[in-house]
Amino acid sequence: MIDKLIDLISGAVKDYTGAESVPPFTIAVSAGESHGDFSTGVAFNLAGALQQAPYDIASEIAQRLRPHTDLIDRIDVARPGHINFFMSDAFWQRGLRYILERQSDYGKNDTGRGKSALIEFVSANPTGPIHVGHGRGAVIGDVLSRIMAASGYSVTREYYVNDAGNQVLSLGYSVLNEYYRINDIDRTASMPGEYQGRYIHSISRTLDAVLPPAEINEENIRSITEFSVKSILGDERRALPDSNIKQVLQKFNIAFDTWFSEKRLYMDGSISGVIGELEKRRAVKYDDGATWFLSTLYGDEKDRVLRKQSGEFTYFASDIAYHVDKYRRGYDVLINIWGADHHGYLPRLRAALRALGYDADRLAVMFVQMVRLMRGDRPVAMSKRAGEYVTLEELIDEVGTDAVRFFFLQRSHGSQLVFDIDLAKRQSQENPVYYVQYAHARIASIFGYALTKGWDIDKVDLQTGYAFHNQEKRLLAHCLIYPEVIKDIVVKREPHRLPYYLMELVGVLHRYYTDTRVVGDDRTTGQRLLLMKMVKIVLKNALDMLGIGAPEKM
RNA sequence: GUGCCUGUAGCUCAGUUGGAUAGAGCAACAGCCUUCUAAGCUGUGGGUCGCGCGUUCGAAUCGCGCCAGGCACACCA
Repeated sequence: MIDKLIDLISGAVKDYTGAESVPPFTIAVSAGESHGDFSTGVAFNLAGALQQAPYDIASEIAQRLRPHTDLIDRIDVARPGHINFFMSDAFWQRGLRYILERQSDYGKNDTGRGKSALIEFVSANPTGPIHVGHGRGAVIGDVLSRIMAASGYSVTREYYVNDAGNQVLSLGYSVLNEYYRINDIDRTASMPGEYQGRYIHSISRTLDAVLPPAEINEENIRSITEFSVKSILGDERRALPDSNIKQVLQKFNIAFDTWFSEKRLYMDGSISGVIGELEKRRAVKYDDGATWFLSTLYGDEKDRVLRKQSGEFTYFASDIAYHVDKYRRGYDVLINIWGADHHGYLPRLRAALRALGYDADRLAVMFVQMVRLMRGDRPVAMSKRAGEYVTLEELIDEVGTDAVRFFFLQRSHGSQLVFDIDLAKRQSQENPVYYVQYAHARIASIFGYALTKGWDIDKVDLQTGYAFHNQEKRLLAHCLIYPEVIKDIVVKREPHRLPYYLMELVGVLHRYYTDTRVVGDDRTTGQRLLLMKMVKIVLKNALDMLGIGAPEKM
């Protein structure tokens, strides 16, 4: 419906400018009644190019819109150049019907039709439980995936498993040493292992599931390491009950399509392959017994090691191979969601991709800023090595999946966020998410009551000739703008806009509920029930996008 | 030192391809349930949009310079 309005405006703009294309502009629900139902600032966007006052441009556009008035009652031009639309009852009727007919499809669009997208997120090292910071990236990636899928993209959600290299080896040693300790075996492995915590203890206690006690020693460190990784990921049958990653993500309402193993890149020769390719392209040097990528030739500030003196590949080398693999799989859109602490890493990855002849601009990286955990006034020390940190699982067990997701989504990913655990726990019943969910439950409750009065929401028909009052137009306007919000989130890659949209919509709903009786007067009950149904559809669809429940009862 | 992110109400944060009186939640205060869920609604107080200069008809938004906080600057991942 709003796209009709957008088309009308675009037509009028073309009519006036004589140009083929129209600069991007937005339609917004107006700030107040005097500003009409919807507004656009398209004249401001044109002012620069046309070298005219926005107000004059707006007037010209409005003139050319006036003939198309079956959907619009009145068009106002307001200084300094806003165009305000007062919509007709016919528009509202058609809008209501439009949403009711589409139901769970309402809000979907086809801007990504025919395009595929790979979204890589979380990718936490399988050396310990995932923590709160991972949770933030997890929700942002998940919601972006949902919204892009609803926009027609064929979306693949991928988790890159760093199951190779020194850190997982260190995990294996940590487990082995713990095994020695709890069994009073007087041996020390050649490496101490840097991980501690309850989960190390738990894994060591189940080691005998893979190896007979006599073989639990350093000679089998590879098996021990592999078992430890599987336990943490959740791939082992006897996976940790208290911290396996897949289980926690499931609890957090997040699912992945693919789990990409770094180890695989070692096994199948991909890493040597890309290094060979870089050599061919003369982007490699040998120095100090190591193999270097000449990344300075491609915009990085210093050259980077691909293969260490020891003969091992660096993480960077395998990561190049991983991203080459992504490109070869042929996605139209590649999105990585990384912790902000990795931002300095991007230039070298882009350099490598460019050196290999790939279009590095096709890879978009969203940097999610840190979560600072507080307990009241006290910052919570986050020491992964010491095993002293709040896991994502602990947080969602105490605060609830819906609330944690909503809280993480309310902030733009570029801002650090302070998460006060005490506050989140204490306010678990007054969290903003309940404000939104309550609206959904309230509407469900109205329908229940209506049924007792003989109104079955599934059997109410749309009437023509019902004149919506102002608050109802506000409800309609907010519901009708929803598809634009979804499109906007995809374009800007800013999922946090959706919670804000919901807060606004729900505010209008709660006020309407307080002021207007839905079930009562025979002349109005039917239409008002349909309005409630419309809002419920939008709430449900938007909450689905957020991966948050839409309860019928609270 | 260099690069990236951030600085908006007491707190946590929206708002930045420049535009209508700068917003929300929480916290504070005062009201609203014989009527569809009060997890709600209404009202009040609360702001030098870090500071300065500049560009502009117009700046929280753009440019430059400061100040403050976070993160990153490995043959770790």
